[in-house]
Amino acid sequence: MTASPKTTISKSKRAAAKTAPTDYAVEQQIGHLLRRAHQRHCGIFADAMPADLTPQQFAALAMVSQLESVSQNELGRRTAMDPATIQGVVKRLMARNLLKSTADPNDRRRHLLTLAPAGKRLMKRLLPAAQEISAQTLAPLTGAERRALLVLLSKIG
Amino acid sequence: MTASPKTTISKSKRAAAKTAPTDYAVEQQIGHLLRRAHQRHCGIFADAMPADLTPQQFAALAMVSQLESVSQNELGRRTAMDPATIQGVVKRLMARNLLKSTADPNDRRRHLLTLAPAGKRLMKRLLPAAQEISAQTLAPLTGAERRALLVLLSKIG
DNA sequence: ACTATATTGTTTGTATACAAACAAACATCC
DNA sequence: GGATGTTTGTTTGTATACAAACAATATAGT
Repeated sequence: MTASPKTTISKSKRAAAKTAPTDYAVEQQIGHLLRRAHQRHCGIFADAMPADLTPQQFAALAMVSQLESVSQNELGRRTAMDPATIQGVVKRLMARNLLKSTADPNDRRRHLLTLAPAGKRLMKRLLPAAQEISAQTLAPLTGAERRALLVLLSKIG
Repeated sequence: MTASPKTTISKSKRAAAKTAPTDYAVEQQIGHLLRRAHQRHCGIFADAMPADLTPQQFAALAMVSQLESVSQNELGRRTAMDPATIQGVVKRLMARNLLKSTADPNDRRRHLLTLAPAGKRLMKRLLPAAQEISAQTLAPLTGAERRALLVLLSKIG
């Protein structure tokens, strides 16, 4: 495997024309594709969400709704936000009276978060929009492709 | 399709047990999966990148390297960053002498961005790490799955 | 009981992301 | 040539994201 450079050259014909020695196209890297897809989703979300909520704020509300009652840090873990980040999200949701916080009797460090009445009403109202947003994000794909994508993303999450 | 509720009940047995009327699980929505996958990628990037560069800074450098010379706004378009965002990224890369900016003779508004010598050297040195990062991000998948994921993400980008 | 460790929530500082509004420089079109 | 509109780059303000360091509280181990 040392000599015989017969027709083996055609492989990287125009590959390294102007780019670096190795062919590394940023636009085709997994990181860039993930970032772009996520950006598109956020754009769809901003357009289709009636209330003035960010995707993260909505996720936090939806998770509290599912769990009935959670501590702030656990809410962060469930929604993939670190303590410093979830802190701000919760603060803004409480300022809007969508979340309520009560002291945990068993642990003086924790506040238990619950949906405030306005939060409950809002979530009920927003569910259809949320489903529409997911559908719209996946709209370019066929049914089989959508299922495949969700599975693949779960594996690398 | 009106009566005959024989065994048709089993479908949403425990689905709407505590959650809202419709079953909407945040963790399985496309937006959340995209966000989580992107977060994991950024974590891998931070660990495996020798230089102190963010993924966006690296993408900008790599794109300038590919194009030889670009305006700031076009660099932003190519790397999917809006004008306000690319502005800060470029500013920081110039402060580190990785990018160089020269006035465009044909358009007094534009600055043409080029890799500074240190930027060229750095990019050459970092290419293997960048490839390792992409590989590591896709590590949980088989070869076929990796190709499929890249295609699917391209479609919804 | 008491020390070592872990967890909860906060603060600070840096870096995206993007809407909105802006001045300066081009481009078009009538 | 001049009004109209567009493009380039900037600034301001808000919202993630996360590292790092911190005080208060719990829990474990011995």
